Amino acid sequence: MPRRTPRSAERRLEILQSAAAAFRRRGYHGASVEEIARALKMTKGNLYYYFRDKQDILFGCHEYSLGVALELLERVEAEPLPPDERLRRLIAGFVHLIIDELHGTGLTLELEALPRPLWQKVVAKRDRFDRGLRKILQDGMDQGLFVPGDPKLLAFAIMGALNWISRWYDPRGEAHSDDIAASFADYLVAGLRTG
Amino acid sequence: MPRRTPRSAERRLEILQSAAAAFRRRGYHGASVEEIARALKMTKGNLYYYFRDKQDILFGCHEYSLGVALELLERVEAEPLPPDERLRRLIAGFVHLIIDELHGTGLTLELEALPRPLWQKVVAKRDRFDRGLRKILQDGMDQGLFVPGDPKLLAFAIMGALNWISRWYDPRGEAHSDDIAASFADYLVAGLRTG
DNA sequence: TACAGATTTGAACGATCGTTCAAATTTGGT
DNA sequence: ACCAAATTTGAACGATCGTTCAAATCTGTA
Repeated sequence: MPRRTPRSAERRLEILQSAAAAFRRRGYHGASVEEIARALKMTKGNLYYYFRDKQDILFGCHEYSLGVALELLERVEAEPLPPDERLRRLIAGFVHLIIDELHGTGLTLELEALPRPLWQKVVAKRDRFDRGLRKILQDGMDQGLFVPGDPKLLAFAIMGALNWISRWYDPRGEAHSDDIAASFADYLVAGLRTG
Repeated sequence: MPRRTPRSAERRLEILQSAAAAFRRRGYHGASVEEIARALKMTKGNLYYYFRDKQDILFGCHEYSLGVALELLERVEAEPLPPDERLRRLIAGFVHLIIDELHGTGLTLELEALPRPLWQKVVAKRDRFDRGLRKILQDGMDQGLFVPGDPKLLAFAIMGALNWISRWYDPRGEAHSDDIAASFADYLVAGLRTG
């Protein structure tokens, strides 16, 4: 019975972090439960005290990263700002989220490995984020700030540019998360602006 | 001894296509050699007549998709066009390449599963494409067509938006490849333009 | 210190998978 | 129709992996 003590909840988070890193590097099926455990100096049998099975760990990773992403979205939605400034903060915030909070893991983990019920929960949460982003785009178009276009396609383009960061970002590299956030926000908002 | 007859070369390509689809859906380690074979009504043992091992199949997938991508790049570079029009054609061409030629598989397949020597070959080819894209961006900035910025970061943003198509594109969906190509080219070039 | 519950261990299991290979079958040219 | 080469089969292997679990150990508290 985990999650009773505070220590246990911390341990769960550590496991999710180790798993997210392993899944990102090797893919869900390529990462072994043992290597997730070894990175924390645990044994693999021990992980089953905190999670039912490997799928449950993947589900936990998705829930966690989508959770912080939705928090960011809600924070941005709460501020009284015009759509262009909203979008800029969402993009910059998402860059920081991927790099500084999720340590390189974005919303890129595999979904197909999850059984239907868990898959649906994750997809529903992801769709909430997508709809939030599309709404900002639509509002900008309605107010004449953004050039007309298909918000769905544009949201995909933005999410692709952002999530792709997981594939090339190297914490030892030269690019600092502030620079990336500013560059991406500039570029991806500028492409929408009217005259 | 494969590849002697024309039939054999075709078979090799069919295997690469089936494998690319399987790798995209399930990931390299999640896709089994048997399911790659079954989609072609072959037995898994038979694949080993055409490829040394599973890694060799993944390598073949990378070589093929990077090959057509580099062909596109060279075609675009050969035309006497200003950088903005060059970029537009490269982006639109890449969308068509992912959707129509690679059937949904972009440059998204896993690299980490490859042994060092093969990995280096693939990375070298990928870098050639990246450098080509960055050069177009740099030329545009030098000519005052594009706003100044870090070509490396901007190239990552563009490649992310494009490769992410593999994750959401559904051939049964509403979005046609022409629409996507036009939207993406418009958006991603507009973000660079000066006044 | 003693005890109950929380946590960890380590070995064992069944299943899946990549790979091999000798034998069988098919193919195309003469 | 015959033959040599090309291709396919199907069974078998060893290795890896996810999962289970009874026993051992640790932790906080009375």
